[in-house]
Amino acid sequence: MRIVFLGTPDFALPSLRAIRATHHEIVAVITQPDKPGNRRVMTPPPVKVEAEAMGLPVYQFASLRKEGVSLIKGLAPDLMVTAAFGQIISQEILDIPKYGTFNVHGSLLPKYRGSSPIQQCLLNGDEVTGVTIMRTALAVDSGDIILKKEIKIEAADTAGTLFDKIADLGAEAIIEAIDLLEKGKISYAPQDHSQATFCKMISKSDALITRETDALTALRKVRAYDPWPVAFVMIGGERLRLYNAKEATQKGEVGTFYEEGGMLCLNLQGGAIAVSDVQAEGKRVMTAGEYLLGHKEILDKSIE
RNA sequence: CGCGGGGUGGAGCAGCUUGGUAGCUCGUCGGGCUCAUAACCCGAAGGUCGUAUGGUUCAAAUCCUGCCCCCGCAA
Repeated sequence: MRIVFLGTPDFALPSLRAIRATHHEIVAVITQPDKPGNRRVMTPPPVKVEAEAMGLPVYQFASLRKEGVSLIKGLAPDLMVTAAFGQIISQEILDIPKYGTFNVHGSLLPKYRGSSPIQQCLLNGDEVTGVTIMRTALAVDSGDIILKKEIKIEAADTAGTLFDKIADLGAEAIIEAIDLLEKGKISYAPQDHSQATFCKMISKSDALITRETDALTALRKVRAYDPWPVAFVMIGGERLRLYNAKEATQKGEVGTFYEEGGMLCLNLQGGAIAVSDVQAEGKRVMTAGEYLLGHKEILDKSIE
């Protein structure tokens, strides 16, 4: 089959590679434009880098709807695959491929439609999540389901590790879906829209932990917002980012710190968290032990 | 030329505003105490203070300048 692949971030890479490894032909890779990245350096999306390394033709559109119709028609694809493409695609384009368009989504639909399913399941403390392959529909993540795969969420998982796992799982799943299509055994099951939940785009302020935050929520934030935007507290107007937290015993007023076994422990509502790595403003990530060597004064302060 | 923070013995920091022979916490090595210890005591090693063939000065980690590297914000 002639396949057009649409994706942008790292999440899409395993799927791209997996399809590449089949006998199907990727006739084009479509991704978002390069963006000014860290400190004003133009950064190409990961999918572009990978696709170019594979020698595949890459196209970038600020608005696929407006600029991409004739291109895709000209490619005469049998199937389009989207994986975290990051743009809403018009029905006109979705209908171009002979067999339509499949999407890889990082949740068990209809739960967690939207842009941050992986972070959201961690915030909710779920024990199981997964990936869904469905038809890409105009309404976000609402298309008919082809197949789902579950994965257990480990206690050590952060959004970063879970992203990798689900991206790999998504790659397996999209290959299965394409096989089913090829063998004529594919079926499409409508979603139970009454069970749908949505997750919004994450903003930096979501990752703030204050003395109003309870310990369990804080723990989940640390996991869900690693590696981005990273859970943090404010101390005297300065931000301190927290990585890798465990449950700890509350040993003092809410908002204060104590040290135990090289961990920086923070007393919160209904408990405490023990943080093993931190990052102060202008500094790199370091262990809590290292940080404390030069910042004993934090033990006399409290968060805002 | 987007804004800002930082680069000081192996690690994390102080010192820089008000130039004048490098400090703190920890680690390392040696010794001691102890039934014992990541505890305690004594001692030691280890630094061209990112870099320049830079500038100012009697004198620069401290002031000025160029360059390199790390980090955050913003996008």
